[in-house]
Amino acid sequence: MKKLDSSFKLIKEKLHKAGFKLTPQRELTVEVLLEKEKDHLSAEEIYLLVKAKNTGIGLATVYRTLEILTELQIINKLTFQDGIARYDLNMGSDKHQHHHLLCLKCGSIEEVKQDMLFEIEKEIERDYHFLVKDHRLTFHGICRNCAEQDKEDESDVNVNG
Amino acid sequence: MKKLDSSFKLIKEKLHKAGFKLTPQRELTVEVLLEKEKDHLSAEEIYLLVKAKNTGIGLATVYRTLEILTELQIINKLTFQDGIARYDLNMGSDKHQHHHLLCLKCGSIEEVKQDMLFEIEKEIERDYHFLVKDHRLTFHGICRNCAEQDKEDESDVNVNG
DNA sequence: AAATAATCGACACTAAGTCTCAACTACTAT
DNA sequence: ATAGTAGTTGAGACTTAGTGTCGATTATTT
Ligand SMILES: [Zn+2]
Ligand SMILES: [Zn+2]
Ligand SMILES: [Zn+2]
Ligand SMILES: [Zn+2]
Repeated sequence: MKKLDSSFKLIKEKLHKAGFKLTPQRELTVEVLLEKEKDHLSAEEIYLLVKAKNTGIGLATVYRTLEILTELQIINKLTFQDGIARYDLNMGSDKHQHHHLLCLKCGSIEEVKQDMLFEIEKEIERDYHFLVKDHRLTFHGICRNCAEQDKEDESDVNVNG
Repeated sequence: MKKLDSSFKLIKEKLHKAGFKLTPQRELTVEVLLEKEKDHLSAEEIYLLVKAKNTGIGLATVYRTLEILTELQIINKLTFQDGIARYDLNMGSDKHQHHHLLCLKCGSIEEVKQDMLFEIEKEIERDYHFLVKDHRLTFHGICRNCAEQDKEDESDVNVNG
């Protein structure tokens, strides 16, 4: 896995440059985050995945590591409506967080890679004198799968009723 | 206050139509929400404000009332990065939640009334087959006050150093 | 005014996240 | 390589937002 390796090295470098030690616990946490890049894991989930890898790790250590990685902008902390913090690798060189599609039926989280907020941010800075550093944009709605499921259920009702 | 009165009546009507009883606790909670329309109160804050009004109210009742009001789309539940739920009256006739400017320095929350996401939502529906029902958009950055404060501090340093 | 189904409030409980502190370890400099 | 040290770890106590329980209460209907 070429890409993961180079990301891994980059992250380790960032940690080192910021004066943090490269402990096995931190390496394993980053490893998990890289492996589950597509997911949006909670601290608890990361904790279990690291523990499953081989040795143990303390939950507090996971929280501390995630805090550091967030400070260094290696990951982004996201909070959807359930109030549980989830973490998202900040891979790309984009300075801004990508968007999310949160399905109200099944709870799935899909990513929207395009930013598309550039014009809006300019308006905000002009009209509100607010210096935008980042954003969080989540669309609430019905995902493709659930919409298709709904359609099936509907035709079932029509057939049977 | 004409506007508050008519909003109050509208909300009470909505509750009644949905089959909920109009208890004094619910009325007081709505009253507080209307009075603090500009704020983004947590359940705890609402609880204290209702209690301060006259009689007591249970915290659980506040949570239950807020849940009902959210279901009926009279209020919107918001979760910023601290993970605490905050509630926002859904006054206007806009079907979509307005946006927020969250200051990273002082924690203030400002509102952005314009929507501006119409085009983006159309793109999302087309490209991702995701049926958008609502959204949450928060810009993280530095508010006007804090930016001015920063400038002052900076010139102080220049003068003194 | 009585019947009743909804609602209330006190309090127990759950769970995400933080704090504490003694033990430990990655790095630095000899 | 070794020792010194500052940073880090993990267990568990703690905090706190939010939920669940249940007997007592009350808004509404008739
Ligand atoms: Zn879905
Ligand atoms: Zn994401
Ligand atoms: Zn500010
Ligand atoms: Zn608002």
